[in-house]
Amino acid sequence: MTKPFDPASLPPHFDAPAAEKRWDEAWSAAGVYHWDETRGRDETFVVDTPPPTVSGSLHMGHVFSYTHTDVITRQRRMRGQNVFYPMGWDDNGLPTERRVQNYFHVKCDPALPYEPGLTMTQADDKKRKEEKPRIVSRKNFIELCHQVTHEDEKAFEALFRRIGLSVDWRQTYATIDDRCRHIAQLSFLDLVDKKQLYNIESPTMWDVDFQTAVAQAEVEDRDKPGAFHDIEFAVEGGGSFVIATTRPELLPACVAVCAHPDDERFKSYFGKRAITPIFRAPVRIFPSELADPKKGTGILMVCTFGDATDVLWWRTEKLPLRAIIQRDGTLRAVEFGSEEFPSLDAARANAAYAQLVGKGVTQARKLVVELLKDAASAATGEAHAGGTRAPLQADPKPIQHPVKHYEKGERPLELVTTRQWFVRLLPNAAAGTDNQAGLLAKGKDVKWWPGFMHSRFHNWTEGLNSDWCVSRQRYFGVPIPVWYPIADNGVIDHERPLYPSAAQLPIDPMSDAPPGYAEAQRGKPGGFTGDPDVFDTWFTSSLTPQISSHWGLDAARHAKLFPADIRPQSHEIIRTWAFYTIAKAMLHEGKVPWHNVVISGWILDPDRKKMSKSVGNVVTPMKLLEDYSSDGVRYWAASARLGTDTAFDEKVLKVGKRLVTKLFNAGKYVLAQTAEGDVSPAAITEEIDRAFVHELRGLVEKASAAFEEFEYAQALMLTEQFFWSRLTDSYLELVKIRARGEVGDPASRRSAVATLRLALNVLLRLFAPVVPYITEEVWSWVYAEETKQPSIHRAPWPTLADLAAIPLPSDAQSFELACTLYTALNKKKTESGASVGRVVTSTAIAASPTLVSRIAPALADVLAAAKVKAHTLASREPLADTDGFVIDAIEIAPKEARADEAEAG
RNA sequence: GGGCGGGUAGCUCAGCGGUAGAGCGCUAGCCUUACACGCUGGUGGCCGCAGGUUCGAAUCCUGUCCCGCCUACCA
Repeated sequence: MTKPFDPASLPPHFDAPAAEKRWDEAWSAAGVYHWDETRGRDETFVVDTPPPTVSGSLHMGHVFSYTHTDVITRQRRMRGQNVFYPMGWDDNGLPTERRVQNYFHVKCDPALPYEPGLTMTQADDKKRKEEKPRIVSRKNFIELCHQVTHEDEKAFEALFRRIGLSVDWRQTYATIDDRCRHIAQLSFLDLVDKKQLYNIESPTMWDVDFQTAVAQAEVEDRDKPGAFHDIEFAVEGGGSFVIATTRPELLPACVAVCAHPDDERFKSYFGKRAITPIFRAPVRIFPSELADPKKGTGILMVCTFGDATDVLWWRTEKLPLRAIIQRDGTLRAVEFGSEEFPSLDAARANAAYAQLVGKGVTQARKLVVELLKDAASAATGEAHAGGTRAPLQADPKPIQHPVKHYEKGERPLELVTTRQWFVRLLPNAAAGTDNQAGLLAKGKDVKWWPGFMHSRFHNWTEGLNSDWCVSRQRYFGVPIPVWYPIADNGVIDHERPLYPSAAQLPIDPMSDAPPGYAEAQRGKPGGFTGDPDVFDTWFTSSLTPQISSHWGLDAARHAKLFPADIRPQSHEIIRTWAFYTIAKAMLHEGKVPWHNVVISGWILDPDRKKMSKSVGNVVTPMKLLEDYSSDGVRYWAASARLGTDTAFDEKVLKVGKRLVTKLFNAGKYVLAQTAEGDVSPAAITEEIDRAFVHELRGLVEKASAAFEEFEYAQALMLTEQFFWSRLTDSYLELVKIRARGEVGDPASRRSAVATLRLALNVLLRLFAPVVPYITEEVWSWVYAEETKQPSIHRAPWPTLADLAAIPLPSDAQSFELACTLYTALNKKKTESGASVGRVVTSTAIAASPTLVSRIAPALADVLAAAKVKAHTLASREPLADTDGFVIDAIEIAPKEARADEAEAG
């Protein structure tokens, strides 16, 4: 059945914004993108969508990578797979915390009890300036976070809908919502059960501004100016040496001195004690292979703690602990002459240290350097080299060196001793685990697209140097579900934590009481105290596959959705999001979380810098969506291969917009062609039509194969080339006249119309994953009813079976030959200064004998398209097939007056 | 320092063992009853550099130089 179609009923131009709104509503109403929970796992395609951070705005980088996912997903849906495509919002963590504090002018104190029914409104500048922030409980704070993020989520959803993401909007989550908190806390309990989690008081990388522990994955090196300070120490019993340090302020925390065991300069000192300048603390001098004789002066001071090696030596050499840097980055008060801080001259040491107490690192460094310039600060008062001159040997020598920073922080990280929870990652003989090896293996079980991205994961995993610190001293996050008993003497017993049962989750240990205790016992001897910390946001984010599958809540659903099929993400978070997600899936169930990771590249600005908010070079999507339409923007995104960084280029958006217009016009034209009788594929009888369909077969095969490898960009390029140059520029032009019935018989007219309709039908479906709006629009004119597929996005992806009914052409090149001759005629016309629309009164064509015979079936179409009234076609022996057609002569008719012009004239 | 990716037409990018490609740009012409967001032509590159393998190399190997990213490096 052919549906009647009146092209005059269409607007002259495609109104993209209106269509976008209309189709989004229609798709929602029809549930086109709904996951069918009744279908089995083997028919289902599960996406583990990246939950964007909602306390920010979306930029073209987001549109770019989310479109990649959507294109892949739409093609799978058309292939008949039951697509599960959820959306999450990452509202958990510092960015939201800061935003909410500012928005309402509040501060969180987790020790406060919950105030039911507390409501707040947005604060104004006056309030922020003049009033102190309102202090609220953590539970209230989380409620406020929900309030703000809810608004952000609505804006994000609107944009994601606008760009046509085929998300099942019933499947959404926010990383702080009840279900996510439940699953994150369940993850914790499960890891405790599996002995993969432990808490310990130890030196941990610490951000002194945010006052929280951070994990290895959140640390980045920044090149900062520093300086070597050469400082003379004395050796007990005589002698001295000079150490080099960039951190003289840690001198009071010095616990030992160390040099390479083979270093002749210091060999005789091993086993003796050194005496520090200023504080005159006696410290061990020990040998270690880790000391590099070529670095600095070859001998160094060990402090608790200056760097990771200090921690190592502290452990292996069982050195004393003399911590001086506090959580806020200032130096704490200590008493020299005590057991903890020995000194041969406690009075002098305490007098010096008194100046440092409460100072920050930078200030303390300046003060210590001043003290070191004073001869009176020398390590001993005795008359030997170490006791008669200033300890600082020369002016500090400036250097540039890498300094570890929290990725979101300003000041260098410090190693501060605190109690934290860790997930085991490193091999641990005592625990009998080697998760690092397991992770390396799981990284190979996952397919990485493009494949080289696996090495990012592998390198990172091989370079692990610490277990995963998962506790954070923040407020807006998932609470660590733990309480600690308080002994009768008031001491908190961290060794015997109290855990909730899974049935109680989610809980907040700061407002809920542990099993077997009453709330009144909180903070009392014999009672309990709640752990005030929250999880690293990655602890929750690493569970997105399980959050979607309702792990621990719905076993049947989990079985249908876990592991997922694809994880789309960008490459800079391989070490965090991909890594931790693989870790969690492995530790919980021994599985991979997904079978494929598809990595999008970055959008770079014209200077090839990464587009990011902090750099301030972001392009916001809304204007571009309005100017180029959603399909146009999607075209731009889908033109970039996976894993490839791409410079933002508005030219490509223009091309996308043009394609949309072309599809609209070509669709309108093709569907306006009519013929008497059957115009189904069975009517395709002409040689040239069959040859054209045969080329279409090649396209379907290649585009489908490309999608198998997630090479949507390749599929798009091939489809676009075929559509534009094969269909609209060539085939359409060649058969126009026949389709109008001006040449040939009714059967040949039917054949042309049937071919046009079939080709458009197939091409629309090949384009549908990339440009969902225009393809749906054109599909709706005729095909929706004809095929009983109301939405093209549920229509089957084209296969060779669609074209199987059409016999092969007798010569696969028939169509190509027709194009060759048509082009030759056009070229001759153009060279003669005439437009291709002009009538050719006569022309003389020559070609090889084989070409002359092979062109026969297409000749009528070509001559009609080129408007040739009379021609000769000569076989010419010397010409080869590769010479094509030679136009010996052409005579062009005078320009005709158009009928309407003639009338007007 | 280690690893990965890239260096192809003025620009943005395909191609990755068989005679250099696309779009944009530039240029000469065209209102050709779907489309001027269009059509027909043309212009333009010793495929970073140097070796090697091969009948044949942008395409494989080795070295080298640029660019980017990941990672390491607080004495």
